[in-house]
Amino acid sequence: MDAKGNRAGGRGGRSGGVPGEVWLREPRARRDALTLDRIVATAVDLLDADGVAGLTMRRLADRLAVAPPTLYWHVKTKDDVLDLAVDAIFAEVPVPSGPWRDAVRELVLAWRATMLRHPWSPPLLGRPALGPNVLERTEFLQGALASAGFTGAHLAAATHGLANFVIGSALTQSTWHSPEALGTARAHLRARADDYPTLVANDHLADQDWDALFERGLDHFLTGLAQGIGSGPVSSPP
Amino acid sequence: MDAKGNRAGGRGGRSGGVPGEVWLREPRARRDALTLDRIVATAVDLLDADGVAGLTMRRLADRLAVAPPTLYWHVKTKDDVLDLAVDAIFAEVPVPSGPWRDAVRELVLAWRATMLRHPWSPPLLGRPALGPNVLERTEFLQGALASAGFTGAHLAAATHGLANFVIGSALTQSTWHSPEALGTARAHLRARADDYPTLVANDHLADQDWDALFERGLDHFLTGLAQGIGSGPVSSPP
DNA sequence: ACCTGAACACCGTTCAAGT
DNA sequence: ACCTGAACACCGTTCAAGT
Repeated sequence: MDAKGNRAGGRGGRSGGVPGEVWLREPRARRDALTLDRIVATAVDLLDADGVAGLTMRRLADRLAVAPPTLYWHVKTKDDVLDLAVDAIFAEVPVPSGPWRDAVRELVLAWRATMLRHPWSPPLLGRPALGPNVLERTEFLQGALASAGFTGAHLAAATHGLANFVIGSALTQSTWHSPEALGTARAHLRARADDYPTLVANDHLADQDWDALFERGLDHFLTGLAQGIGSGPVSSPP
Repeated sequence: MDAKGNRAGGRGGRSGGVPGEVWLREPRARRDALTLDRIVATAVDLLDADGVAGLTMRRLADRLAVAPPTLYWHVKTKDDVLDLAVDAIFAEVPVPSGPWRDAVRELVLAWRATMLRHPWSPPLLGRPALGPNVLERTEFLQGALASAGFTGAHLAAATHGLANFVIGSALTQSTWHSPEALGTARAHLRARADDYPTLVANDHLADQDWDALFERGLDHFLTGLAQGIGSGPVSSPP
């Protein structure tokens, strides 16, 4: 994969024979315009391939066949690129419909799946995420919970709680994505069975079914939530 | 705060008058030995002051009055320093005692408080955390849950679920720590009330009591958990 | 065993200059 | 309006060399 000189492939060389050929070419600006969308899409590719460490303004520019400073006309800083990349992948999360508990489950599961497809993303949620895709899904989540009867502080606790639960889950799971990391971690634990009897007895970092584990935890949470609807000091005043 | 030349303050200059003074000084190696502990403690200081971006091997070396390459005798890579720093702050989390639900609540709340005191830490949990302090607290958490009657997949779901919930919560809360970030975010939302009616109506990113919000969510989760003890396919076989 | 100077191969970003 | 070359002020890390 050559990163340079793929500028549309016709600028001089063997294509120069036809007279008047200029008019047959679209104007360059249309052909390979450097748009924000292209920048973000390429950034996501780079992140998927090599993680956060792999995204470099210089590498990004190279992949786009452009000089590094050019990026700064379209973007203010590298952090901008990261923020845009995060919002971009949220477009992959379908917004569901149906009864609240199913819809919430569906949204949350798809949300998690998307983050796991892009393992670089969970830590990046430690930055303000206010892109349209993120907000649209948050709006839906809170809307579903509100329609379920949550109000006030209960609603806020449910919304943030669910979001935090997915994010935290994706963060730790993406940590243990590689089997070898899990393997050495387990060995480390087993070698210290005296210090960590419970963890070892229950094979804490086993190569388990993380999906099922998450769904189980989610269901516990939803159950606790459903039980809390309408109770408490906020939504049921005297 | 001068970062250089604080090597014990007596090497030349006004202290050279006393004859035989060499013998009164402790050997240099004892006085300001560069230990792993000092490196990690200084790293935590740097992280607390300026965040992850503020921790640089060169700045760290400077603060320790040492040449940058020296650090690489004590540490293999910068990531080592980060991993050690994360484990170091977990020492601040007291390991509680008492009935399981209270103990779990206590641990989880202290855990969260510590992360919020060191806002750089939540994103770093996206790396394998196997230090003794982290493991000791995880062992305690799982032990408390096991003593409460959780077994098998329920136990794993409870342990990971709680950990993920705290981590996720600390991650997002540390994002919105600064009032100005919250302020502009709210303004951004309010300006788009048509797109995000629920979020705006419920003042999603209000400057709320995050502690109370977290405890509410935690209680929902614990309620859901307590209800799940002993049920399900794993812990109650036919 | 512990520490250093010099150097390598990178970074993000600015800025005057080009078209 | 959009792109570039050259440069600035940094990085993490290696390595031969010092004590």
